[in-house]
Amino acid sequence: MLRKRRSDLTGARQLRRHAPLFAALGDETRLKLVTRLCDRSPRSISTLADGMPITRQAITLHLQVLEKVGVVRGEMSGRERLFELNPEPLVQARDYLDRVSTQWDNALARLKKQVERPEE
Amino acid sequence: MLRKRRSDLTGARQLRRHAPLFAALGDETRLKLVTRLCDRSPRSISTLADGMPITRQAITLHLQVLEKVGVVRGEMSGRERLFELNPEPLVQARDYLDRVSTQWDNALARLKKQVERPEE
DNA sequence: CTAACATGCAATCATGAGCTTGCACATCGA
DNA sequence: TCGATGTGCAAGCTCATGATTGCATGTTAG
Repeated sequence: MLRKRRSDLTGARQLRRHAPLFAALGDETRLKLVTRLCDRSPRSISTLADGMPITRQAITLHLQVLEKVGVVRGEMSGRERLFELNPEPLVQARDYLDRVSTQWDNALARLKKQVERPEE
Repeated sequence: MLRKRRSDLTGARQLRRHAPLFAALGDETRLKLVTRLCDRSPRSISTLADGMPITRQAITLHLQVLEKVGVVRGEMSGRERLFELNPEPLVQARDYLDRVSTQWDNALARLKKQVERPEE
């Protein structure tokens, strides 16, 4: 039976891939922007900045951060720039966290087994 | 039929709860520490710092960040402080990302429905 | 007891993140 | 055409973060 390639969580490639994404999500303002775009209606920067306690330029910077990690995509439409969500990186992040939890659970299973049959 | 309480992703409480966690994970070093602790074997600070390109004190700071958001728990054992993983916050973060994706998918469904029956 | 080890605490430093203000430029609407 | 609107760019400011060094303290092993 072919063994599926082990998903190595500690691999440097994994870390370099996921850390920036988590960093991008690690800000209340940006997290709010993400959740605001969940309804699939693209919004302009000004619209997104509306109601926020900070400047439009600050929002622009936050959107750039989100765009850099692919969570958000912006496209010019006339004089305004419409941003829409791209959930794919979020799904990848979710899967990553899932694998960590799974590894945690598997470790428990191995531990139990070892306790039952210590000589193995 | 009773409607389950809507999970409001944009709620300020949600953001304040999850943003610090994502921020804590948004660092390669800290992410590495988390994955190293996945095998359920508690490790001391020096052990965790071993092989890392930075100082032990720096590792201590990173562990404090992780401990603050509950991903990691440290307990003194003799002269060394053993850290172990606590996957619960990670699971919550995973669920949060899951809800975002779900909301994205639901929005598509609603959109389709609206196209089919625009008068509703 | 004593030397090696593990950690904690404090001072310090560099860098980057997050915001702001000010201005220039393009675009839409009346 | 002209004013209002939506953006972009750049300079600058403040403060938190990440990291270091140096030293003090507690603990273990021999």
